[in-house]
Amino acid sequence: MSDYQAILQRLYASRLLFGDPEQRGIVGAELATDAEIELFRRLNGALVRERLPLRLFVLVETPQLLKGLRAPHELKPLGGGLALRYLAEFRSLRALEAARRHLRQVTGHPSGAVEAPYLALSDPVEQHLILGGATFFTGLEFDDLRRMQIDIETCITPGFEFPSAAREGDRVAAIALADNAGFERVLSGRQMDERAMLEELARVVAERDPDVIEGHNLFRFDLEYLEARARRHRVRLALGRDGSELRSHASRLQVAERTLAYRRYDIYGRSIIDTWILAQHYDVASRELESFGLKQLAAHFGLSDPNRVRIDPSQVNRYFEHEPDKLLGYALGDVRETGALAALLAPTYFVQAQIFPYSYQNVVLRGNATKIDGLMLRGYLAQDHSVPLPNAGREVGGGLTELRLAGVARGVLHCDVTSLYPSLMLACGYRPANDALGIFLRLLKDLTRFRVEAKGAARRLAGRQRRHMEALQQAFKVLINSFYGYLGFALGHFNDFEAANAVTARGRELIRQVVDELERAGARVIEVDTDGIYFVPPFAWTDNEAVQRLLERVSAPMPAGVKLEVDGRYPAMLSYKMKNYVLLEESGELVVRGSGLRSRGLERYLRNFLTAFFRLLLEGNADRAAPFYAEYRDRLRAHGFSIAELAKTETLQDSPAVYRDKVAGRRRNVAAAYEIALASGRPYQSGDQISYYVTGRGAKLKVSAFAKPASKYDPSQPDENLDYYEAKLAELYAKFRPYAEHPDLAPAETFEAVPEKGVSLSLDFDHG
DNA sequence: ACCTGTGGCTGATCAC
DNA sequence: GTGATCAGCCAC
Repeated sequence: MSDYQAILQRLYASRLLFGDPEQRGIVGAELATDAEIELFRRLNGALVRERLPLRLFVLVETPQLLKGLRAPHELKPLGGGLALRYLAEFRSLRALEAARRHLRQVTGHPSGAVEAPYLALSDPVEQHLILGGATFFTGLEFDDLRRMQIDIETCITPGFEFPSAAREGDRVAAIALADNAGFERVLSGRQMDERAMLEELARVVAERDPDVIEGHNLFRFDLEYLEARARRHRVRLALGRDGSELRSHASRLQVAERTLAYRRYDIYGRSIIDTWILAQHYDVASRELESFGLKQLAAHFGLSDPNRVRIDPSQVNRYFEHEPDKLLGYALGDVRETGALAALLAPTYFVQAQIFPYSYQNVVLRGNATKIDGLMLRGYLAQDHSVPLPNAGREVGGGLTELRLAGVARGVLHCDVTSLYPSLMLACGYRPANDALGIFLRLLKDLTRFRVEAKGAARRLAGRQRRHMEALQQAFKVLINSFYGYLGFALGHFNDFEAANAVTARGRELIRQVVDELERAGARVIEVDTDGIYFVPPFAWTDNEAVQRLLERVSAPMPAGVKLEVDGRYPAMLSYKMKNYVLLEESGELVVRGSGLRSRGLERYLRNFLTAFFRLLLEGNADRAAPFYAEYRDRLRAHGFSIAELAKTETLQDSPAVYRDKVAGRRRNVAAAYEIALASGRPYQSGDQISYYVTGRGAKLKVSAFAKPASKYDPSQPDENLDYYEAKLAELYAKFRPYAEHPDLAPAETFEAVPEKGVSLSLDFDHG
């Protein structure tokens, strides 16, 4: 047996992690009737349908809670004596819903409330998967899925700027379709009326019968638009594998600090994957994406077809009338890029779907801690063991952060404790106190071991097998890192804030020891953040043997299994503030970190100025900083920057309507991006980005009153506020000039900014 | 209906 | 003017 197959076999054998290995090939699971679940399986390439009795459940503290419930159910006591010690199983959705209503009434708590003395999961498919142990995609590879990509282009009623499916004169101009079996087709609005296009769309989907439908912004645009147009024409948009229509409901998605409101769509028997959402998730980890448009993403990931048809997307009407073929080619380019983007970003979720008791679609839409909770539940119920209720939340301390020295450093090393929190949890046995079966740490241990195996195999293998191992490795990494977060997850049934606090406290103690040891050895410690330390060694930074000796000395008191390593060496570093610094790599590449230095909210001309300034500094050309600043300022005054460089791009956290309510209720201040969104009349949603620039005169003004959309800028009549933009540049320069003038590391206070002489913030600035 | 966490920096705005 | 607060973004 090959290395590859051996690893897969071991993975699937881990029931705790991958569920029941016998239930193979599931690519869809839906409620077929009130009492039946329909499974769609891909077995040797063919699609097989099968209906099974539905298995639903609630967990309760006492049988009394279900007393008087008339709906048929089977009550089973669970062992172990934890809070939720009775399982009531239902064979129909109607019965489950009756139980849910009953429990809400009896306890006064809705299901999902932390205080509720019962557990009733909202998704019936999830319940069935938890009880039965099946997961999606067992035995399949990503490329075994039949994946179809969809993209629509729309015409706008003349006189309007933005599409709206609600307007009579708006319409679908083109629908592009492609799949991973080589199929491509573009439906043209010139050759078909809109009704015929919608009908043909449904026909093609039924014929190609994809397991997965992929699209960029499917949830927030294409599906909503198609649904509205279908309603207008009274066409049934029968995309489901049972001939059913699209279903939808309002939902929310948490991506890091952002809560995105969106309309969730479901198609019977198929998964919907929105590459816009995949990109949002990707960016949480990487923080490297400038924008979330399909074209920009494709370019970022090197997936663009150089021969793809390019058009100005605001001119769809014109192409539709005069160059329809160009529009079709453009739409085709879009679906090709969507397919490539999904092939890059989706495989890690494919692996997650093999692990968690959630559908492929839900695995993308739900948070990692929730998914781990599903894993814990499945493990406990498989052994008929009772389950605890979540503990009430309390404050948990975080990582140690400290800025010890600021300024320019030469010959810097970065050392870090590999996987600090997971390593500590494994090494010191930090785990949920109520995890009677010991599943939590076993899962963490298995994942860690499997990750090492998959990583090694990825290095040895090639092509499809390598990509598969890489996806496994990636997915395992994300999960491993979520285990600590689960301890402090308010809704996790096995959460344990004491344990979470113990992990971080031990982490702080450990890194503190390392810092002290480094300084005792004569190193100059620059910055500490959670699990890593930047420092200048007391010997030549290129002396690898000395580095090794130092590391051994410093790691001596650490628990077995916790490893300290040097993971970066830098000829130069600018230490600015905590979590804000610049590194010059040996390759000459510049790495800028921190919200103060590289925030998307920072105008691009300022970011570019900073980058160039930092390069001068770190490459030993600080004397050229002042002339560079003067040159840059002159260029600004001569309108030498495009509006894209001056504009600020912000992401709307709330919808404009919510913003308006908050401002009216004095619960927040006015902000430029929202004012523009409101003024535009376009239906902006939370998560949308707005680019604007500042007009008017004088540097001190209410930005929100003088903000204008970047798209409205007319280069022939430049109206950007040069006073404002020059003052921002001057302030920035004043902030960083001390670093150019001070050649070495020093306490942070050394670098207090002194405003540059001659920069006026007054209202009557001379326009040259 | 949905939800992994803490720590830190900055710009815009408003109350004082 | 100054400080407080909020929102947004980012490091880990």
